Amino acid sequence: MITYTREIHEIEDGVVITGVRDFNTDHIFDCGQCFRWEKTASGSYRGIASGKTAEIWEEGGTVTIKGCGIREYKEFWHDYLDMGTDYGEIKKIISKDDRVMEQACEYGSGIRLLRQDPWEALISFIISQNSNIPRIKRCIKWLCDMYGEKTESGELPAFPAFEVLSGLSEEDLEGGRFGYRDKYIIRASAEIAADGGKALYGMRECDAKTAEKYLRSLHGVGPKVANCVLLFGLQKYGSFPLDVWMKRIMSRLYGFKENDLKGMSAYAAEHYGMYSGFAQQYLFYYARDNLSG
DNA sequence: TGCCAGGTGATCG
DNA sequence: CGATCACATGGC
Repeated sequence: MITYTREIHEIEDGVVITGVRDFNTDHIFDCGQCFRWEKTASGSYRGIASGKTAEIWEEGGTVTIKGCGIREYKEFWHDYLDMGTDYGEIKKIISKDDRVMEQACEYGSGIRLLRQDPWEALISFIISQNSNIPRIKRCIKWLCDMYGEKTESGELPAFPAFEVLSGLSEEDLEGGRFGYRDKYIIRASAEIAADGGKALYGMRECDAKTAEKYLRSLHGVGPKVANCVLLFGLQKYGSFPLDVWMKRIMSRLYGFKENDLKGMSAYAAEHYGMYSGFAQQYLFYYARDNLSG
C-alpha cells in the first residue's frame, strides 16, 4: 500500500516522477539482476529493456527517465521498474526478528526487482554460470551487438530474438568467448524457438513449480539459473536463487553448512515466503560487497 | 600467478 | 539420491 504522494510530469523527451521512495539506481542496476545498464559519466544509467532504450537517474526521491513519453512510461517503464510495489513494507516484513536482513536491507535500501523479459533472463543467466559480472556483461554485449536488431542511431541493439539465436552454430558464437556455454545457448534457443516461445511466455500464467520444472528441462539450466529466470524473468517472487555468494552469507551469518542448499531453501520458504526473492536480492548485494571470498 | 566467478551435466558409487 | 570432476575464460 502506497500512502505517500507521487506525481508524474512530462518533460522534453522524458518523464519525471516525484515522491518515489526506496529507489536507488546504483542499487537497482548494479545489484547483479541485469546486465545491460551502464553508468554514464554524469552518474545516470543508460540501458535497454524489451527493445526500449532509456537513461535513468534519481535524486532526492525524484526519478527522471529520458527517452520515453508518459504513455510509454505507463505502459512499460512503470511495470519494468516495479513502481507499483511498496518496498518499504517488504523490507519491514522480511527484517522482522532478523538483524542480518535488517542490515542487508539498509545497505541495499534502494533495490527494486526489475520485471525483465523471460527470454532475455534465460539466456543471460545461462551465460552467467560460473562466471563473473564484468565478463557476463561483456559476453551479453557482444551477443547483442552481433545478433540483436538495430534500430535508429543512438539506440542500443535489442536482445537477440530466439528465432535468430536458434539458427546459429558454435562457430557463429566463437567471437563471444562464451566458453563451454555456447552449446547451452544454442540448445536452449532451439527449445524455445520450437513453439515460438509459447511455453516460456506461458509460464507467466502458471504456478512456480510448473515453471521451474519446465525451465529445468532445458539443457544448461540447473537449479540456480532456473530460480534466476523464475525471479527476474517470470516474477515468481517466492524464488530464492542460491549462488556462491548466497551460500557464503547463509553459511557464515545464518549458521548453515556450506552445502546445505535444502536447508537454506527451506529456511527462506519458512521465513520469507512469498518475499523470498526480495530477501535473496538484498542478501546477495550485501554479501558481494561486505563478505570476502 | 593461481584462484575464483550469480553452475551444470556426466559419471560413479 | 549425493559426491566428484571437467568444462572455457578472464577478472583480480
